[in-house]
Amino acid sequence: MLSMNLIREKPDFVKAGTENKQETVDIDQIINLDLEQRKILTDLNEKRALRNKVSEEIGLAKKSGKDADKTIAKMQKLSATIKKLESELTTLDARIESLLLRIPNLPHESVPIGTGSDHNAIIRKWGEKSKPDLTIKNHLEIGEKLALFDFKKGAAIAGSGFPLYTGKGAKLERALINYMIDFHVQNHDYTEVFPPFVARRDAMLTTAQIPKLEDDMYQVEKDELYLIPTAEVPLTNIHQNEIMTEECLPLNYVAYSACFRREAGSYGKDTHGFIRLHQFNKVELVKFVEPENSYQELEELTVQAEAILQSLGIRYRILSLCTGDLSFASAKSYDLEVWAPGEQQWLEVSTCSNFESFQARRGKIRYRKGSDKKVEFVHTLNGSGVATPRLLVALLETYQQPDGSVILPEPLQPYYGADKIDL
RNA sequence: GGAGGGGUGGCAGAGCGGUUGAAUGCGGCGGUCUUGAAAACCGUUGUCCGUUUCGCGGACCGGGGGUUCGAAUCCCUCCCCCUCCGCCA
Repeated sequence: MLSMNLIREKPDFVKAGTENKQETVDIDQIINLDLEQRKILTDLNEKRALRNKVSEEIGLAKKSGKDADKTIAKMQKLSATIKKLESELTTLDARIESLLLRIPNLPHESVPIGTGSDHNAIIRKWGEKSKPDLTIKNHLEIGEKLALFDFKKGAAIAGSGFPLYTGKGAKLERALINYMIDFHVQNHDYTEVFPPFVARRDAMLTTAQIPKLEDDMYQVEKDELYLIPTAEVPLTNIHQNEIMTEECLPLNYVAYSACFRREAGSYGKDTHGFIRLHQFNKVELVKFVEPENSYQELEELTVQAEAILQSLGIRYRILSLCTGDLSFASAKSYDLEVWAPGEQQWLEVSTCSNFESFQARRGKIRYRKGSDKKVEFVHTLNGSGVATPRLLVALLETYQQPDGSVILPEPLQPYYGADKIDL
């Protein structure tokens, strides 16, 4: 959410930013509603001030045994007017709020301007390009031979997009999750948490899954809960409605969660195997930081997510997302894409984002700053560290051997309990 | 699922229709005292909003609604926490 002040003072700046994000928002409508809202509020405040004053007088009069019936009759009229104004104000506030929730965060000045993924900027690459090899297999062929997963059975249980990991595949998945959590806790000063996998509407509003992405989520209607599409939701909401002290920042959390996404409208688009799923596993990093540090923290967060890939020897590249490809809530994001030699394509395994105060404002996540202890919104950031399915694709395809086995990178071996996945 | 008890400022904890935005204690900040510190004492200390911005006013005591001239206080509803019973990995 943007501050109403910013919209009031720099409407053209806000318009330009939302347009660059390929969102259409009626800023003028909000400004008009805001003007109307303040007019009513001023009027209402004056009437309430009068009521407060007279009510006090009535109290005093009654105490001293005087008759106040006439004054009370007058106040009944005023009270009715106040009630009417209050209800108008409530309606207006709700309309403004609902419009504000639909304004995207504005892109940071360093974000490349563009309309879609073609305009993303490649920031850096890591790892060696492998030699062209006609015998190279994709992850489905490798996995089938090693019996790592069974998509047919998964589909029979829950539908397509819900994978069943079997035997060594299940163990490898577990190994990856444990390895990544330990990695971030040991090397990057994160606090581990294990969050709920469902969340309330309010929590989804904080992180901005609602209203824009509501249809992308699974909903448990009976209990008014949503299945989380990412651990970002519970992690960010750990501090909702809080005023923290300056000393406790920055706060870093790491968590594993299953992630659930309906992926409505994306059928048929890169959906085979592990490329796009309705349920997948992810290790997520979330930071709460002071505003002046947030862009430096974004760089660090990205480096921390990269470190996982380097430690596993997976080739990757980093993109700075252009304005049009940035998510609704993000001011700046880096995508980490791993190279899958079997698929012959780059696969996104992480997006590291700075949301500035956008989520903090929605979730009222604040802190007391400086010597005057002024209350300010924190900046929130998050990034995957990383999602397992596409990492698994890259891992299997990168480390496949001619005999069909897969050698595991060294750091993963103790977690898996062997140095290779054998037939 | 059934029966009770609660949700008040950074924390603890009073208030249960009329100078109560809220006693008191702890914590925080400023000061006195001290070589310095502690102790003691004095002062100060919530958030948000409007405005004619060294000022004035309004809202907020879990969320929402209602009663009333007036609500932290009464009523309704939702959420959360605790205790007991039941069920359960």
